[in-house]
Amino acid sequence: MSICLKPRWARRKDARPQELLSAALEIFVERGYAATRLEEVARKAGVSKGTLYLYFENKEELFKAVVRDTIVPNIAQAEQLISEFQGSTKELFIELITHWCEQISAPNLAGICKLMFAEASNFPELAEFYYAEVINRNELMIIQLLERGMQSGEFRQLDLSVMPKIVTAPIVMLMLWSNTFSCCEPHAIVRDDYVRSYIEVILAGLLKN
Amino acid sequence: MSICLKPRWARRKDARPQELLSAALEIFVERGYAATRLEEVARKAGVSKGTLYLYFENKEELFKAVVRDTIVPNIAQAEQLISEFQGSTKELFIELITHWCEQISAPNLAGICKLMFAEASNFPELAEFYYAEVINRNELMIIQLLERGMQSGEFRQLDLSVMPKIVTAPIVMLMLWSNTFSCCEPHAIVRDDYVRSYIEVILAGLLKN
Amino acid sequence: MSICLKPRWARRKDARPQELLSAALEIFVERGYAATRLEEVARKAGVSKGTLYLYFENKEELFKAVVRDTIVPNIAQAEQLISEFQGSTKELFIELITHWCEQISAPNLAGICKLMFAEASNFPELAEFYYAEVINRNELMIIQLLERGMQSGEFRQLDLSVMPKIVTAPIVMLMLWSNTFSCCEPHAIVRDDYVRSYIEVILAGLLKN
Amino acid sequence: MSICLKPRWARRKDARPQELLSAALEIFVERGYAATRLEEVARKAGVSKGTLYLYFENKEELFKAVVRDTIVPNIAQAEQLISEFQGSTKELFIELITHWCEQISAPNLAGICKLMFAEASNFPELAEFYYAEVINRNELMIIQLLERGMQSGEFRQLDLSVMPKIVTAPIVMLMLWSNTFSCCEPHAIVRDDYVRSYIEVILAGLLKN
DNA sequence: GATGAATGAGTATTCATTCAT
DNA sequence: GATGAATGAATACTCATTCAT
Repeated sequence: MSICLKPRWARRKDARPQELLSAALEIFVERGYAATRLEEVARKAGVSKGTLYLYFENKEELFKAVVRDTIVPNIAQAEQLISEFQGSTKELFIELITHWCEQISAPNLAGICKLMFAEASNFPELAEFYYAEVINRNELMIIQLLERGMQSGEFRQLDLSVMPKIVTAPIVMLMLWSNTFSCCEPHAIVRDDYVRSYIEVILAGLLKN
Repeated sequence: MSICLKPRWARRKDARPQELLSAALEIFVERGYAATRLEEVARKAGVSKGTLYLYFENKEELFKAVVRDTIVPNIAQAEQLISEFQGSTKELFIELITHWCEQISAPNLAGICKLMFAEASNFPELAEFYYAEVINRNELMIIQLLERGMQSGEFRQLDLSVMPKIVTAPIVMLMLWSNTFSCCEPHAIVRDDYVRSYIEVILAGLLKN
Repeated sequence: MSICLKPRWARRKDARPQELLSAALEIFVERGYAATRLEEVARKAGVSKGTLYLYFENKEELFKAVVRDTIVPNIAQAEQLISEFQGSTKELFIELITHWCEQISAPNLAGICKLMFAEASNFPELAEFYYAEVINRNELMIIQLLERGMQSGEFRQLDLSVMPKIVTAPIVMLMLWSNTFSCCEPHAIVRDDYVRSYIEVILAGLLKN
Repeated sequence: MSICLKPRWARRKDARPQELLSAALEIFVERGYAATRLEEVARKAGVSKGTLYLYFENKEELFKAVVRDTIVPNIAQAEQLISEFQGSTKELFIELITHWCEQISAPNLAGICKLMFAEASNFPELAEFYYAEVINRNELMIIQLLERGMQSGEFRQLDLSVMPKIVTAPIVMLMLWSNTFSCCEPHAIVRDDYVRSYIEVILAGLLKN
């Protein structure tokens, strides 16, 4: 039984950055980087403008922290699924997509994704980071998956230089969608229908015959 | 042999709006709305800051004009292809995608697409417009295509509430990609490979068997 | 029977400055100097912006021209009335005020007066001019009038260092009023009533007994 | 003995708006609304441009605040003098004018008066406010005074639709004068002489016989 | 640690003025 | 003479950042 020795305000202090990051994430996603006012972030987090600067050097660093902080805990999870999975590649594919789409439901990942697409050209360094840590790792995973399927004879012959992007696209679009045009649509996308149809069609496209 | 009676600056005047829109498109796409400085737009178009205001009331109107101006001429083209096409739906699909991807090669459409995803939440009115005129019309086209395929017995049974987005996603991602992370990648996407693989896999997924 | 030898456009050319001055006067009075846009002046006069500069060096010179041009023709008129008048000073006073108030009815003089009060501190040179040519000459006239009345025994003893302003004030206010708060008032001032009461009371105040 | 617990900048904060209003009043009166640069106002108040915007939403609101702030504390004062006064109406008149002219000596009221005459047509809403709160109330007071005099038999029969403006005019002109042409004059107006002569002549004009 | 008043660099926008036609 | 497209200096206003308390 562990005892927390810190007084409450000290614990609060530790928690502060996370509250700030959450508030910032939400507003960055909604407004974009440039249109985000730090005062609004501070207000949403329930602190004063100055307090932000106790934790983040400036707006850009806050932005980077938001991106890194949201991504990092989600990166490593799926990778081992692939390496450890025992069943057919078809089952693995279903497992993987399902897992991914559950993650997405938390608005964070989808929000960051949209944010990165919008701001990549303004933050090349961050774009590199995001590309390396998220996009590239994701594609490598998909490549592993596809290779596994081809070697087992389940999948047809596939061009691995482009297939990861093609296969991934519908899921990425689903993430982008919720933060952009969803409000324009008469009927919201039913996520489960979307995922089911996606799996069905893509699998049919990947499998031999 | 026609003689142009207009003085040079009058000819200039006719061309100006288009020059400004081109310059603006490029910078809006690169930087996003908020980070775009009108002075830079003006400089790129080879005019002074004030000249912009002779043609566009303000930054927001310039932005809207850029979007409308790029979209409108491209809207109506593919719709009749579908209604008039005689061959199999499979052939129609190939035709349609090929046509679309040729359009994309002009950086305009892809740029606007990226721009709209980035700024939709800041310009709801424009987002509505883009949704209605581009996204929705596109989806309706795809729905027509899929229905045609299902009725002819070529395509399997498909959930039309989600399939358009799924089928469209890889092409949209291709558009977004060129304006975001393409610079991070070791090897540029080979467009033809991408499209060929896309058609191959998606068609295999849509067709019966 | 005089024949005009000038072609019409030449006559028009001569007339142009007057049209410009009229347009400018009206807008200067309504908006004030700074808020007056030369484009609006030009439009009101039915010419292009550039044309203004053919006749007036710049905005300030236009303003000065408006003031001088409106004032000059009205200055010299009343002065000789005083020197030539034969009747009682009381009658002269009535004559003078009546004459003045008729002049005012043309909106020009009243407009300029309001304009000068508003802009005097921004155009010291013009203020000097207006003071010397209008205000001072007016006061000198009033002084003559009052002296005449005192010498003839009609008027009581009066302090000539302040009486001109006091006596003049209600008429000046009448001029200012029509260009400022008249629109706020439930009932417009009936000019004749105003003048009649003014003459009655002021005369009663000036005359002996 | 009270102790001020506020930190210095907090005390500053309380005083700021008043400092800014004073600085603004002075410059607005001198230059007019449009020609007033907010940076100059800020400099005169010893703060930076941005600070202005902590206290006033924009230039127009600052202007309105200046007007309201200067007027409001001065409105209600004289009204009760009339209702409570016991002596003759002649004495009341003298009392009232004297009181008014003392108020004027503070440059504020005179400045605002001049400002309102100059800018009324640009700020209709503010003109309404000024008309209702200052001009109209003043006239109603004068009307009360004149009625009192007529009822007591001291004053002659007077046309109350115009007399307030006529009676008031010399005092209003005195206010306007100090902010416009006073610098052009060889001899400054001696205020006491002006007021004495004014009272003498106007009273003689109002009283019977 | 936290605050929020103050700052001033940066941008959108206006408008007097110029000048090629 | 007349035009109106183009210019760019000038100014209102915003907002990231600082720092005294």
